[in-house]
Amino acid sequence: MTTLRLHNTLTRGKEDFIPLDPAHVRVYACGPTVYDRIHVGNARPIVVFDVLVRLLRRLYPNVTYVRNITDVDDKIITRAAERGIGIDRLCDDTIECFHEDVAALGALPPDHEPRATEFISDMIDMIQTLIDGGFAYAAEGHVLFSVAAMPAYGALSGRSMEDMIAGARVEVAPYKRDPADFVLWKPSSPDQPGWENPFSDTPGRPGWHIECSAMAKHYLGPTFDIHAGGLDLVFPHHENEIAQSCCAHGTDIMAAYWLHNGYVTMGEEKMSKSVGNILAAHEAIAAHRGETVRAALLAAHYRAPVALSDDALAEARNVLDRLYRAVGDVAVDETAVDAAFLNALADDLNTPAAMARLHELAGAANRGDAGAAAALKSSAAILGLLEQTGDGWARGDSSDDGMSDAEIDAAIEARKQARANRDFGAADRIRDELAAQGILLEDGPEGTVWRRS
RNA sequence: GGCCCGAUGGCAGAGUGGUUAUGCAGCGGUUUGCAAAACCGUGUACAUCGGUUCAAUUCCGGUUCGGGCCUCCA
Repeated sequence: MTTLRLHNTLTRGKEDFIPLDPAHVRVYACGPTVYDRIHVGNARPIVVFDVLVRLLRRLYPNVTYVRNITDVDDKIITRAAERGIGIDRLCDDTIECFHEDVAALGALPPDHEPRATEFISDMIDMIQTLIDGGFAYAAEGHVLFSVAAMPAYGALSGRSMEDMIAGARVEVAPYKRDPADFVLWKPSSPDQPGWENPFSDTPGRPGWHIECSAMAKHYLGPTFDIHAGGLDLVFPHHENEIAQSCCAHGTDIMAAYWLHNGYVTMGEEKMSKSVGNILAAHEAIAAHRGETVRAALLAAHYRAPVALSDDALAEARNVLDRLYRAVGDVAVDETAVDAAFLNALADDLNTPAAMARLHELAGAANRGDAGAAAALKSSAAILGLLEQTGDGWARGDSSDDGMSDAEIDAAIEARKQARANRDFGAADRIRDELAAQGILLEDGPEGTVWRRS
């Protein structure tokens, strides 16, 4: 059987993946905070860890994948107020858009997609457990996690308490015992969402990190196999999740393997909402199609930075054109998945090497190897690519204003007559007219096929 | 200030202690009414300075440059 190797942020090295329970592999990935539509930087973990889960399902009989939605957060409160709409309305609308975007990117739905607000009581119970165990304390209506109570704090991000104190840029709230202590629960004013709680007489709401700990525990248990997210979540989010979960559950680990994807960049810089250099996922999808965006995101190794420039998206389009031409309309056959492809992917999700293998298979298919075409189609499915027919891809979205498929077919038929009469002037005129409409013709031994440019 | 990551040919991007992926672009050819596609062939690379080694792009150290985290962030 193929051995999966994964880079583990905990150890900063590649390790053989050994499931805690081979009969049930459990994966948690941090999902969006739904105050705004996602940008292509947010789309990267969605796509990358979708590939991971597809690969795990290929290798193991039973995989549970949880990706949460965070629908309680100060940014949500702020945004709803700015737009003059209710928080529920903002969250529901944003979630609907999120589902559209990830579907267009070819990401399969997770097995569970819990909303944080459905788990407030779990969070409260967990916070109470932490207080009872001496890992957390109440102060001025807040409940804070005490990092001093956890000697291993900082292991994931590789920073010692001394480092954090030395480099502290955090404004230290006066009620914190230690500058690195972080909020588990905080008070809400009457105009903020709040829940009754045992920590104070007034309503409050959870801090940022506790929702993932509570939802992961509920669906996956106190320990599970893989926890994934963007590189910018290593600290503080994942570090704090580990602290909360391990101290509340009395475990040494929260997840055995921690995976973090690199950034999408604009130029040399990280794409981020605070910098403002963002490309919204739905804009990229509208301009380039979801599958092209997906292919562009998978063109680089997931831990390396990737730039989604116009050039990069154009190249991804080029790649898909080539692969789709080679694959034609062959069907997926799970027994036909290419071994070299699978080995590349199993080596810490080396998608560029896997794509290179797809190109080799495309070459073989173009030389007439029908087995290679089936291997190409079936292997690409694990990347979530080439899921339509070659012709369907070439013809693209016929809802674009322009010529209908019937009009195009009629023009091609007229050109065929002209060519049969060796009236190449008329034939070329028809081809030029179609090209002006964005319709490109390719004459082959099987007749003329067309594609939208 | 503390900590971390990276530097590969015109571009994108893997990988390896010695045979120099893959794609795009370029060049030459086959094919085609022409074109497109496809196929065949072909050139160019491992930031820099030292060290280890029979041998380093690959290992180690310094330097330069770029990026990131330490604050919301995928």
